Amino acid sequence: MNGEKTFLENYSLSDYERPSVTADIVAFRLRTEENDNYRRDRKTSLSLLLVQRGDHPYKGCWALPGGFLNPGETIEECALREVWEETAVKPASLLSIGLFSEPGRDPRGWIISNAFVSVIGSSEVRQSHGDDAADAQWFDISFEQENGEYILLLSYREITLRAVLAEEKSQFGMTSFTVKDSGGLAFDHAKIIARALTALRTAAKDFEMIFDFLPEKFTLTELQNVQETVMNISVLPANFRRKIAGYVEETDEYTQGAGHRPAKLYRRK
Amino acid sequence: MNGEKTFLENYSLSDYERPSVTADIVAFRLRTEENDNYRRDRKTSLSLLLVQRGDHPYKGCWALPGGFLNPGETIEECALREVWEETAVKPASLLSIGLFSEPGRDPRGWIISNAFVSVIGSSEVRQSHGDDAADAQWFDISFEQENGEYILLLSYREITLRAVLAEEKSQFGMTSFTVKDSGGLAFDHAKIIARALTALRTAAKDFEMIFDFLPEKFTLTELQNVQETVMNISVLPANFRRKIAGYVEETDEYTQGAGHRPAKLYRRK
DNA sequence: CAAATAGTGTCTCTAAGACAATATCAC
DNA sequence: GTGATATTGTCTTAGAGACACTATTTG
Repeated sequence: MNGEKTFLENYSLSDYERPSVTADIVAFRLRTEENDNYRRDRKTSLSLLLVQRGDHPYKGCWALPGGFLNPGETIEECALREVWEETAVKPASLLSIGLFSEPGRDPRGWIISNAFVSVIGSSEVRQSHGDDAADAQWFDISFEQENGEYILLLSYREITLRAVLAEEKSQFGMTSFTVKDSGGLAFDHAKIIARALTALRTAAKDFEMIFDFLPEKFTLTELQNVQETVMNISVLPANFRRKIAGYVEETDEYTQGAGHRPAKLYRRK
Repeated sequence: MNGEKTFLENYSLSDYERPSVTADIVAFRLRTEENDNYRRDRKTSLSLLLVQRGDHPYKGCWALPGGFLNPGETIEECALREVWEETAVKPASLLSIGLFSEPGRDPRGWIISNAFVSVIGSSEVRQSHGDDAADAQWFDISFEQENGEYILLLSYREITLRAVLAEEKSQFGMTSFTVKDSGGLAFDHAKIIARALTALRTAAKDFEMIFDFLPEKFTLTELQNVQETVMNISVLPANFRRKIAGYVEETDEYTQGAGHRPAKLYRRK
């Protein structure tokens, strides 16, 4: 139709002011703790990737990795690209946790951000990849309710960030928080991390995303440990195995030389 | 700190190309069907608000209501404003169903859209409010799986739109679809509607959002009917009442003059 | 055998689904 | 009483949680 062609040729979006759009990444990973007794299973803790800002604003503060959306890519592609630049890993799955668009959230101007949860397999991480990752570090994370408030603790060596939040509203696994104390985190990233963690825990309850923490083949005890670490709970092995049975399939391989009974390796179904 | 002040004064985002950002609304409502027997309960059907486009592109096609994000407002405020402009209703709740950013989704240029599910109470709708609503109509909606494909049917009087989609991936209640046939719907709106409906049905399963279809006080049968209509299922009254008990509280009022036993009115807890 | 993890059997309790029965209004 | 919806009782079954027990490896 000629009318449409003419219309589009003369159409201009330039009259409207437009925001910059970014994708921010909340990348989770399991960290394996040291162990003196080789026969005993190693404990794990949940960690999260932060980068130290080299420029204003929030110079020197720790922030979530992220970057601007480019023309010709989807926001998911942008997020994948950012994860790749920071960790050299192509994550198995990305979970969008919403668009953060509060005016004034970024002192540089009108910048809105779609945040994503990303899970990085323990075995896949290579430290300090490329330029971007120079100041990137995995922080141990703890997030617990304490008489009405939520305390978010992030620690890496001697550095400890402590943010305080309050629950605003919750629908499904998506909970909104308000930040009472950012604890030194840049922008509104404390709020984003809090929502990301609740979303991850909700997902883990139904065995979503927990497989992405592990290699292709794993033992059921390893898988159970992932769920327990992520959700900060403890479940009985017999019950876990019953519930997970429908989501995994056996291989004919076993673990070896662990100093105790070998475990059958499973694969995601 | 002076360095930061200087930095921000000289900072410019103008080097980067920026997208226009919109909020699109998938507004649901229950439509009450006609009835000859006043003693029999009226059946309801799920309907969805579409507006007929007056301009290119997709001139004459039906589309979701939506509008551009303005500086100084959040995307949620933008969505609320759009719902208000179309229906003169302030919805009780908005559910974000993600950012749609596929390049080329809008022939006018780089336009990305955060879509929201909105529920409009049956009693609250006032037809043709303001200028925007001149071409707005509530379409009856049906969405069912048919040998591997999903058929989305939208009908208003003699108009019927029939879109065909395929499931791409699903995590939680958030399912992505690909559009095989848009059925005459504008832009990627068939895809947005499909995701919105699966999100609404997932929500309704846990009694989320179903209260918003009804006035403040309602009977349990009315509430059950909402869930059944939205999810296109049928449940036994005894079982529904047991499950809903924790989410509602009694009032001391009853329905009157319905031609049968009065029902106690309840309120959301 | 000791230490450690791997894996199974089963009891109890709760919640969901199916179905039957009773209650109360307008006419 | 008839026709309609409102409301409750209970049987059965599936699943979650708790707990006790057995199995297999290395040193």
